[in-house]
Amino acid sequence: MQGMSEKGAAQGGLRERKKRATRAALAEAAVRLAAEHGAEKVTVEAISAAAGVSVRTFFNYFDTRDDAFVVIDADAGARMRQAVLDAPAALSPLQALREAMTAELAEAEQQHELWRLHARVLHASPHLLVRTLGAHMADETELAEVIAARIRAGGATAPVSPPSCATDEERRSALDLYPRLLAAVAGTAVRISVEHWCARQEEAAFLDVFQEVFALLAAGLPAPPA
Amino acid sequence: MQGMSEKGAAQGGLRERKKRATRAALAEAAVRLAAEHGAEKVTVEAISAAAGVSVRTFFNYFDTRDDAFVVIDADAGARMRQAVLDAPAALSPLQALREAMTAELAEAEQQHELWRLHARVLHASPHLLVRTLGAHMADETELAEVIAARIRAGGATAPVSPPSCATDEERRSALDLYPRLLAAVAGTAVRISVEHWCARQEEAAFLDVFQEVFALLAAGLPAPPA
DNA sequence: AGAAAATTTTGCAGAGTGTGCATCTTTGCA
DNA sequence: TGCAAAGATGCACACTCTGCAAAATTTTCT
Repeated sequence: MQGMSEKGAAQGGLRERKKRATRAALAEAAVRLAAEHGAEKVTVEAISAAAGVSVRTFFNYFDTRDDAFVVIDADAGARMRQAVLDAPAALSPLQALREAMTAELAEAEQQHELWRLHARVLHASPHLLVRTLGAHMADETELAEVIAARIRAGGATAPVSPPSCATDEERRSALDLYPRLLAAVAGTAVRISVEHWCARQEEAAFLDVFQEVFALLAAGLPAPPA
Repeated sequence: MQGMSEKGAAQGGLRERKKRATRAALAEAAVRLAAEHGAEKVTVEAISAAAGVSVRTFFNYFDTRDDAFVVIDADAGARMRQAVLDAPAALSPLQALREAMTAELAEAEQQHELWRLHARVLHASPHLLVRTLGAHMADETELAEVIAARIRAGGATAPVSPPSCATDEERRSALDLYPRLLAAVAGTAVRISVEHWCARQEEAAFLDVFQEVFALLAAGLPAPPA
């Protein structure tokens, strides 16, 4: 359990593969049923039946009924962390994150239809949107660690020193704070981009919205002209 | 619902007051019981009994058992929106938010003990931390609207034009995007400040962490020195 | 291949959550 | 004081979720 497995992307072992398949089947069944009948009307029994397993087994995979509606792609987080590590050293942390997230969003485009249904479900019950949010937050800590590693490895360093860091003490503290803040803010950036784009779909390409958001962040959120 | 009432802070009407009292009693009972016995072991029945109402009444106030652990102060959001509106016009949106949030955090200091218990409960079950997060997100939209109003009213305007806004179309779109982004990022800032401060309590005063976070945001999240 | 070991699936019983509905009590108001 | 509106409560019932032990399946070892 510690040497070579690491439960990464495409893993050998019939057992592992079956478990992944079952989980995916349950999640997909849940989303499809919820998109059609409304999330509240979908019982665990219906989801289990659609995925061809017993109710009890459902609860072996998800702690809660709602969890089935929340996680579409269980290892998206891992892929993104890898992308952050692989980003060119010349990029600032913020830029590296932007690139990694852009790639991941392109990946989601593959499953286009399912994500669309997912979005509809979440829109219909804000309750679930909240849970989804939370799930992303869970990845945040790990992402922060990757960012910290990248910085220690000596990614692009600030041309000017960050503000208000007098003592060594403060500098160390900030170094610990920064990755967490960046990871959290970047996650927020994705969320707002998606929300804004969903709200006014026809008006702008998603990537433009996404770039605009990161531009605003990089500029320090300056007040827009009235 | 639009003239004078606005469900603000101290409201007349015995009915309103009683409902507030009941809700507060339930929330407080829930947090205290959870702090003592662990959130998972606290039944709705126990909470209701501690608050002196029936189980059925509990569900008149909260949709879910977990909701009782989540919202300590139901109208903190409304107070903060007011504070943003009341902030000096000379402040940038980001600065105005910082001030409003500082004030609100000071307010929370009054209920010190309860918040401390709340923090312990959330720490013990990340599950609930997630829900709390979501609850804050619910306020976000309304906060964004207040920010938008403030900008329209002509708060401090950018000395230099924001990046990459060629057409009028894009400028309008950005004007809609900006408040949402700012509200979301500010919320994230508070969360990270609290988390970081909780993680290393003794090392720094909370307000210092908070100021540092906003300084980083205002500087555009520059890469720290390796 | 065949048997033992490890792991997963499943059914069942039971505690707890959450909702609709009818009824009773309290509050607001003339 | 008395009526109308709103809240609280009890009850029945569907659904969620957990612990446990038996059955089924995969992996490993010979």
